[in-house]
Amino acid sequence: MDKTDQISWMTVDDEIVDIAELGGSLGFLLRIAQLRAFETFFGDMGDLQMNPGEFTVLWLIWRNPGMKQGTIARSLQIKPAHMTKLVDRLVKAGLVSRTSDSEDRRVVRLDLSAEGIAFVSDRKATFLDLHQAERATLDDQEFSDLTRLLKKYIG
Amino acid sequence: MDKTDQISWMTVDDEIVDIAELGGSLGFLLRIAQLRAFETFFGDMGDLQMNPGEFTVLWLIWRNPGMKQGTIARSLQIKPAHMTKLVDRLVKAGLVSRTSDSEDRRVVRLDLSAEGIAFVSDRKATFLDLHQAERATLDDQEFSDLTRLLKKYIG
DNA sequence: TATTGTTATACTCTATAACTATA
DNA sequence: TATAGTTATAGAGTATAACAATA
Repeated sequence: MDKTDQISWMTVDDEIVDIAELGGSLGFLLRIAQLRAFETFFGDMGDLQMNPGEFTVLWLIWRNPGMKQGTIARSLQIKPAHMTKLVDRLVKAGLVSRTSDSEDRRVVRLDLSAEGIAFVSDRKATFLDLHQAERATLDDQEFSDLTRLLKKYIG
Repeated sequence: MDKTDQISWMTVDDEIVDIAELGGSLGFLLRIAQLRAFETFFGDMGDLQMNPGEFTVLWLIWRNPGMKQGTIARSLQIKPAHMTKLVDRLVKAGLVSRTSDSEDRRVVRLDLSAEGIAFVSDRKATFLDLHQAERATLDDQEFSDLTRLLKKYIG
């Protein structure tokens, strides 16, 4: 990669911070980019009383009714212990129900309650608009390239 | 963006999870990408006894000796309360020293100790190699495009 | 024996507010 | 009054291990 297209400093308030090779660090850029995406999420969906992780779990249950708790967790790389507490909160909020699988009674299956379905349906448009808001600084081609490259990186 | 280049499902173990519009969500892709970058960091730098955030702070102090604690914190979007504890750990590890500014005694300036300089210098090559490892699934042009687009998105 | 999910513990990160010492 | 940093508290994310129920 050409050195010249690396950021090598940032301006913070009136001070110049030399970040040197950090500007070519994917980890660093991804962290800052994710903070930006979180700001956009809370800007648009701030009235949810819900964080992006919880909303994403709700979204996946909506799209995959009766999916195993463990499968949802692995698809989002959420650890089992954390998933238990996250689902506890969604159940407590009346949005999700747990059912133990009749064939394999170790398995917990997740579904949205009527309130959960209404909750996601009501916010679907805002959530999709959010994806437009995420693109504020990018044109269509750039956004398409960025998501394509991220998917390739993720593998 | 063309619908056809969105991911709409993932395979987790042997199950297919429909993620639908989530495949076009920058927030979702950034989260997964950052987890991937963390894995690479700990794969290469796992012997550090240090997380990416701490190493990044160390790196910035190395590049900006005597920088104000608050400026480093703001440049990485670390909150003051968290920064205090993070720097506490680095000081306790003998890598960083705090000095109060002689002109404005509210200000804390940060420097690396001799051990801190040795620590970063010894790991510089590994850290830069890490940036190569981050590119495993991308060719040079793709990596260059990805970092450029992330920078543009970050603004 | 291995797997699914829960419980428990500990530490980090985040968010907020109150506090100190300076300016 | 405002600012730089600290302390305190609480919630959320992460990591690990031990555990119960089931396969």
